Amino acid sequence: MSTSDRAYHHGDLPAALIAAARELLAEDGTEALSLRAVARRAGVSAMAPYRHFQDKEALLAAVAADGFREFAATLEVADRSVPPDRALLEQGVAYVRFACDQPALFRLMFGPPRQGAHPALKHDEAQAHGVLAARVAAETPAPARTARVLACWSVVHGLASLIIDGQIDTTGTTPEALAREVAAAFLQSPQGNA
Amino acid sequence: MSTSDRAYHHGDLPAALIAAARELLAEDGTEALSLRAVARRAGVSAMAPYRHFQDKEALLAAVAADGFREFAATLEVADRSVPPDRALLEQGVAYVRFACDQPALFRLMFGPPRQGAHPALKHDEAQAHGVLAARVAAETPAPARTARVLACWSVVHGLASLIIDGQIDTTGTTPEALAREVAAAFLQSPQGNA
DNA sequence: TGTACATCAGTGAACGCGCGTTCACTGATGTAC
DNA sequence: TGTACATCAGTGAACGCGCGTTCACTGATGTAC
Repeated sequence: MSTSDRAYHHGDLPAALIAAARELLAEDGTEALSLRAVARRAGVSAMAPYRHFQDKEALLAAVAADGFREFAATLEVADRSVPPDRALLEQGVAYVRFACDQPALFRLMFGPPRQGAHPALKHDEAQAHGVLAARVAAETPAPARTARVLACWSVVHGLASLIIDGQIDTTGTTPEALAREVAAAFLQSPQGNA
Repeated sequence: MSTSDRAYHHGDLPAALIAAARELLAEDGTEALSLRAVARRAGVSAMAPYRHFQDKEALLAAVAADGFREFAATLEVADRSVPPDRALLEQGVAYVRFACDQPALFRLMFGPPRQGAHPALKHDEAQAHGVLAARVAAETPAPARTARVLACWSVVHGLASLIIDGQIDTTGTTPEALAREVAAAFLQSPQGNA
């Protein structure tokens, strides 16, 4: 049994709790995400999480931060997977796909502001946002930049939200196809073609 | 005491409950919206709502439906308040303003799909959506219509969501100003100018 | 017009539940000598 | 290398809470004769 196998009592309970929380989110949605349920899923007593997180809010913030890190990586991979002139479209598609693949996690990440205002979470949020913003900025002249970053972000975020909240009938199509359609319609603007 | 004053025991408890629920939403957010709290606020026993709603879910659906009716009316007023060529922009601004004025109600309306799938709610949702869709359709040629409706809806919905969820720094500006900026950037597309 | 009865809106006590969190603890791991 | 001790991760029982919902009821309103 090497040290990397199971180092201390549990090994890495914080990471195990975050993983357990994400499993619960994927299986049962945001409502099912109680501290006790997370502990149960991690195979640990209800009190164990308090060794590593101040309270429930802190654990949720850590889960959201974890989500944002994965989200940023996903956007970056999408950005680099195509030539620069198609990178923005591809990021948009990846944005929507991420939300549709993990709707409960996406809701937790972007849901009503957490009162804790965890600084680490803020940082990871900004990182993810930055990936999208950097690509938009690279192809938009300075004066229109801010508005265009916001517009691009809004359109993909809105589409993702509408789909996962059941506002759009997706029978006969896929989130990805919808995202390509909408993004294509959207990107036919003067700045987009620059 | 005329009949319109207080007709029966309460008069119109269903309406009073919906009003109470909306007060709670406005004051304390979605989390505070329990059946008991609504009954309390309406000055009635915890059991009284069950005379008029099958369960909590049904009450929430009625609140959401009420919200959608008001939302549709708001969009319609905005649409008619300006010449047709500016109506879409104005609807977009109204959309974002509605969300920012009543974030918790907006979240309830557009939140994760309710399992009840109340038919009345579906109808009111469709009505509101229809107001926006009709305006977009009126100024978009048929082939691009569907994608453009979706794109317009997504951009305002996304902006509204990002603002109320604290993702956008609004210091030194207002939701309305942001909406005008973003909508203006967005509407500079070939179809938008048609 | 007055009385007996049916209807039905709202009551009040009680249930079982899962929650977040407290407390004092146990027992495994690491460290000093 | 072996022992005594400090550290600290995780335990387990218990708390108080508000929740959604049940049940049997009360009492006000409307209706038939």
